[in-house]
Amino acid sequence: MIFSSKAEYGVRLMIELGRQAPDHPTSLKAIADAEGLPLAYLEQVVARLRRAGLVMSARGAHGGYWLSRPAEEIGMDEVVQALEGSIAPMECFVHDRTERVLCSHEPDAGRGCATKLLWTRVQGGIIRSLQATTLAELVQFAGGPSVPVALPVVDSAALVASAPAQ
Amino acid sequence: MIFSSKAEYGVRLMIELGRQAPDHPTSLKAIADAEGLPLAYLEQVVARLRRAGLVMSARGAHGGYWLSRPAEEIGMDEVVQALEGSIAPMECFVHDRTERVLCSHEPDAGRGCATKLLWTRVQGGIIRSLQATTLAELVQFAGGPSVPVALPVVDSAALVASAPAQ
DNA sequence: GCCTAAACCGACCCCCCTGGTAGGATTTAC
DNA sequence: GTAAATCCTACCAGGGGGGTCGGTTTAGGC
Repeated sequence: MIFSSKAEYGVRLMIELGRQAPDHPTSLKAIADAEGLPLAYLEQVVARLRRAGLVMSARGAHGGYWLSRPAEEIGMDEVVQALEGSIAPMECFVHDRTERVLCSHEPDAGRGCATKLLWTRVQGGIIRSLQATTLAELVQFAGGPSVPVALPVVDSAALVASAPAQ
Repeated sequence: MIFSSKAEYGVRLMIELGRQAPDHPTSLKAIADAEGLPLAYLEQVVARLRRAGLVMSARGAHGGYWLSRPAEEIGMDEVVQALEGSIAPMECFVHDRTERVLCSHEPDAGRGCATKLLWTRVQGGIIRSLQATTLAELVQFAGGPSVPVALPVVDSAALVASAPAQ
């Protein structure tokens, strides 16, 4: 199995948020009920999305979560990366911020690390297919906005100002 | 981490076999020594490759393994699939031979399973990048065929060093 | 005909991570 | 002030990854 259930749950959570009007928060409980997922566990999942700046939250009664950007501007690579930590096909793909790649076995001077070539290609394939999919696409596929609650339509002008969201 | 170390070890093993002359078998021990991998574990790994028909073996003294096809004809998708069992991005991607996909959560009639769309794309991306790479390519990258192998000559000096074990 | 090198096989084992729970503290609308 | 919600930390059980061990067969070489 390539991705953990955190990714599955997190993506479903994002889709649910994408189906809601962007201006009023949706409680986790509503999502947990709708998707049949354990609430307490969802808390951990959504925390990652929040720390990554993909969703915003309001505490207190009638609080909840909403997308920090319109679904059209959210690439699934961001979502999965936030949920899974990093998208690395193999252990030795742990970067330390720089581009250095720590390879488990000896970096034999003479010959290159052939497996690295392979895993690099795989990683590229994964990331490209994730990038090519936006959250909006999945929301649409899932049946579009849940109810015509309010316009999911966001004026194009407002889009650019996506808050950096520490 | 997407692939287990079985994939890493198995690919390296295949590359080692690709570097050898195809007509005389290479012992696992030679590969284990060359790559610094545990022999007993490699046995399990190579068993998968054998069952998948990617390598052939000869038992007994001077036995060993060799590629059952030229490296140019071996796609890395076959190799990884043999080692990992199946290349499924998510739990619900367990086919039962037919094309039916068992999806963990309710197959809601109205709307499609949106995450399935995403994982299908990811799976496609992975498999395509694996298919696009042949074992021969990796062998070449690793420095081509190893030295015109100094025959399995009984070199007394070298042997003594590793002799007295157990 | 031994002896030894190898492939083969199956059982076992440890540790870490995933998946999930429990219980609380804090914030906010009414 | 109370209820609804986010937030946070600790904890835990199970399973699978990553091996190890011991033994059985097969085949060359002397």
